[in-house]
Amino acid sequence: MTRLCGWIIRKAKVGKVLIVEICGNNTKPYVLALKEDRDREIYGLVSELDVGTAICFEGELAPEQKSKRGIEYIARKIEVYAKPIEPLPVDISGKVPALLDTRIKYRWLLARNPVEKAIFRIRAGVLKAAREYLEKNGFIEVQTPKIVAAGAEGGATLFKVQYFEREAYLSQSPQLYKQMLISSFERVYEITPYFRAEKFNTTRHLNESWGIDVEQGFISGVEDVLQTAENLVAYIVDYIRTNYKEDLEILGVDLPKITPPFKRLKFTEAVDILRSEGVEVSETDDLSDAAEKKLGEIMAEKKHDLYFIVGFPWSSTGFYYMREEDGVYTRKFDLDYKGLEIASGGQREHRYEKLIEALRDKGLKPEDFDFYLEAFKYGMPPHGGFGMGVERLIMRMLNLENVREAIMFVRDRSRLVP
RNA sequence: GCCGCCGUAGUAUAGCCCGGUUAGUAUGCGGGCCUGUCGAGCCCGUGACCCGGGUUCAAAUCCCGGCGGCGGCGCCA
Repeated sequence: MTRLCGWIIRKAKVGKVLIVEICGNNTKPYVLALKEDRDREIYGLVSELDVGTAICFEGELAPEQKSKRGIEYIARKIEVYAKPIEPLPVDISGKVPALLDTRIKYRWLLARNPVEKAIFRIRAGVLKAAREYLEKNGFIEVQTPKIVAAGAEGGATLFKVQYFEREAYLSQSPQLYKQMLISSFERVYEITPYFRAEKFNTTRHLNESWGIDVEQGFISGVEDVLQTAENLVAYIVDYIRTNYKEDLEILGVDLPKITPPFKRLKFTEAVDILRSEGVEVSETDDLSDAAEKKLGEIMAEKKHDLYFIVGFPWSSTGFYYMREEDGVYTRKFDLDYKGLEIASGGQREHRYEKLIEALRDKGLKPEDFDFYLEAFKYGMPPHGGFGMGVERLIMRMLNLENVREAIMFVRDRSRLVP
């Protein structure tokens, strides 16, 4: 006898049989096939219940498994916990499509549907796999502040918050903090939200998103970081492939195995490739989204779903990336998955004097970064790392059309509730 | 910040261009039928034109404003 709980997601009466599907945390629903003469009491009770009712039942696996959608049980006892006050505002069974806006509004409810739930089960699996891989490889999980004094990384626009009598910001990236920790930990990682105040309105941006942020010290070059990034992604994909087969099946996703090493494409090569395809690209700026997308198509033809773009020009990066001797290129890289940037990182400048120089070259005031620079005075080893966008990774793994589908509660240009 | 598209029952849509019947369909919901359905099926019922103003004999339809949504560019991960 097991006790199983969930919500009625579907009820069908066919002839003398009442078929009820109940879905809890599981992928496949529990199915009860009730007959009036056989299960009189339970049949009477359940036939009065609406879709949406929260119930538990005690029972055992049915000897006959006729359902194509779920696992059949013989129920001995039913406990009713809550009935819906009104019919559900969205179709949980997946029969009637809802617009993205409606789906986002009722995501927490829609997740009763195994298809919708699969995305979030897999999301949990992605983070679990990431932790597992990183722990196995000697990374220690850390937490850095989300309320910060300055943006530091430049670029992205920040959300202001009132911090008592001072002005503060929501952290756009743990970048500088995790680097500081390389003065006392060999390897760290953090699973963290990123807050970005840009007013974007695209299928691939969120104002609150999550990242897997990694930083490792004592590296011999950027190659060490590239390997961590590609092995991490490969581990995650493999983990999902083996542990979430049913969820992938329900989503209709064919997630191919990924084998490192990924192609390393030099930034200059990417520029050449794009130009030979007639795409206008600058040699000194980061690639535009359109160029990245086009490059993704070109790489897909060569069977590269995932590839690094390495050696970005100094003119396009943050001050903290290590510059090559030529002073023009850096050890910054992007990791692209089917034409979408899912991670970005590189080797950092760990030499104090060079960092001061870099700040000045970028037109920044070294004194504004005192708290950060301090960390580079007392034996900072060569190090590097990256930040990987969780929603973007999931979006690409599951072929979701909009990044908003990869997160339960969306924070974007117009959404602050739920 | 710029540009484009869209707002019709709980949900998803047709009708809008070219103003004029009872605003159609699917699904949901209520009811009936049905040999365990797999987005079951059949029958009956229920329920909607985002808000404000304007044009007109007449506005879901045309015009203006507002609010809301979707997407692209810029910027950004």
